[in-house]
Amino acid sequence: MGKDAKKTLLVPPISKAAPGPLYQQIVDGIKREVSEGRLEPGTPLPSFRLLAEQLMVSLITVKRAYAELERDEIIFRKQGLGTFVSQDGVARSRQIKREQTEALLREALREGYEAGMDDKELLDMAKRLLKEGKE
Amino acid sequence: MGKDAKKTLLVPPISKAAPGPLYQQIVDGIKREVSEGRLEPGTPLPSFRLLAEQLMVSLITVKRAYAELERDEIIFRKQGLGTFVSQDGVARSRQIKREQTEALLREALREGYEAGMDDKELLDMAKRLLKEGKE
Amino acid sequence: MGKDAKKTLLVPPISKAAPGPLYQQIVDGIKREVSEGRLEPGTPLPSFRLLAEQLMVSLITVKRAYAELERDEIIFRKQGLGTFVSQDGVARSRQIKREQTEALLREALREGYEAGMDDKELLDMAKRLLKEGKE
Amino acid sequence: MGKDAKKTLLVPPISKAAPGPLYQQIVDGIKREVSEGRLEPGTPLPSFRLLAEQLMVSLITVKRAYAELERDEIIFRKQGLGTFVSQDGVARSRQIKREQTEALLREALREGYEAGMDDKELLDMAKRLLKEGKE
DNA sequence: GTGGTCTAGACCACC
DNA sequence: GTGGTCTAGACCACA
Repeated sequence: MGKDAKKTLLVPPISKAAPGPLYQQIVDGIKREVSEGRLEPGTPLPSFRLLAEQLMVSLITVKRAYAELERDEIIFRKQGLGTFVSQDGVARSRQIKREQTEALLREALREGYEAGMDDKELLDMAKRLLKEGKE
Repeated sequence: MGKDAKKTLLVPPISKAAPGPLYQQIVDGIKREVSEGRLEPGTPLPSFRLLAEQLMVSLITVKRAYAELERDEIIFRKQGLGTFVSQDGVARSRQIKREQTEALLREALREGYEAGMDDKELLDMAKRLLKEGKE
Repeated sequence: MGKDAKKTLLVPPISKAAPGPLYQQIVDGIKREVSEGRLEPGTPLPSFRLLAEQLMVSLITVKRAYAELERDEIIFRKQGLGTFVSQDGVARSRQIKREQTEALLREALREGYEAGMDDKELLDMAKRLLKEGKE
Repeated sequence: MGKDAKKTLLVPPISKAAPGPLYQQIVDGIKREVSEGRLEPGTPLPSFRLLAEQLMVSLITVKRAYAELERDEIIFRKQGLGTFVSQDGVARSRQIKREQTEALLREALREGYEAGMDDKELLDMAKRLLKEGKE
């Protein structure tokens, strides 16, 4: 088995053309995997080197992403063993996402008011987007 | 009455401590003024030099902000005459804000789903925020 | 009869919101009037002051426009008498416009080539625009 | 081989003597390269610093040109990575050129009418210029 | 190394 | 006086 054998990706792919820093895309991708239960507590994450190779990014970029996830206590590192999803990683990532949801919603509604929309229009737009997202 | 008497600001103040580029704050502030009808079509905006002095930022920063507003066709500039709110500036700024509202809402709802929230929870959160905003 | 009585405008109106320098708009407007025969050779043009008042622009702006027209020999000034359309003003203004037509056409065709259009497409576009202009 | 060896220019040269802003020449040059397929989507453009050195203009001037190209979505910039031709950059630049063609054509025909030319004369002039361009 | 923002000034065209 | 272009530099975030 050669060094370029196909491997299952434990984290979502990223795009260099996408807006925003690469490390943020990695952070968001892992948070999403954890939050939606595809990465369970205790699961080991790929090593810096492996992930950097899979995503075709610099090692330092992966390090920065893992550092941010560790800061948010979604993952933890055990010296010499590797990196793992923390016990309450699911809860924490969901909580962070919930707070983010509220912040974005607040911002969206403020913009809507400034665009001259009223409460009903805003709620209708939200309902429409919810329905669209289902299709 | 001294030379540093209070003058009416035609644009909102900005904060160097706030996150995000200074020029963006100027852009957003003027868009808001136009969108909410406090700056009507044809109204002259303060010159680069005057606004830079009032906001205590570099002339260049104001230039950049005005350039972005002109690109969005919210204002137009005439050499030797000054800068003015364009004829359909209100409509354009409202349209831009409306699109921004939809984009933010979409992003918020996606985050909410990823946090495990269902449609009802999301709409309830939106309703709560709308009520809070009124107080 | 008061000083603000209605007068027939001998030159087309201008717009401060239109792109390009004000003096250029005046120049173009008068060239068009002469070229199309509405201002005949020998006709006196309004004085600086009168035209400046009618167009609501600075006197210096009108002076500059007249200077450019005189340079092109479309009008001539007689000390103490006023400004008049020159004898061969029609021919000259038509010639200038004809040269301008060729220059613009050349530029348009070059852009079209760079956009990947071929000769037929370009001629078809020209024919379409000619027909549209008639309606 | 010295340090000032010839390098292949990825963008067309500019001229300080030419009319119009320098940054516009850079913009037009790159748009042309993209439109005609010499710069393909995904291709990295030279960095600000390199291009400024090659063209012998200020770094700021190149920045401004790139900013305008990004606004037209012909290129995109990623911090730390560089500047690239966007995925639909070819289509966008062609579309922009096509619109420019129509605008110039419209203006040319209007000038022609004002010069007293009829449809046939205008089309003949266009055909003549097309033939000349071929030689 | 890359791009992103901000600053300080020059000179010119236009009104 | 106005805006339009060009220059010269600083400091920061990202890879």
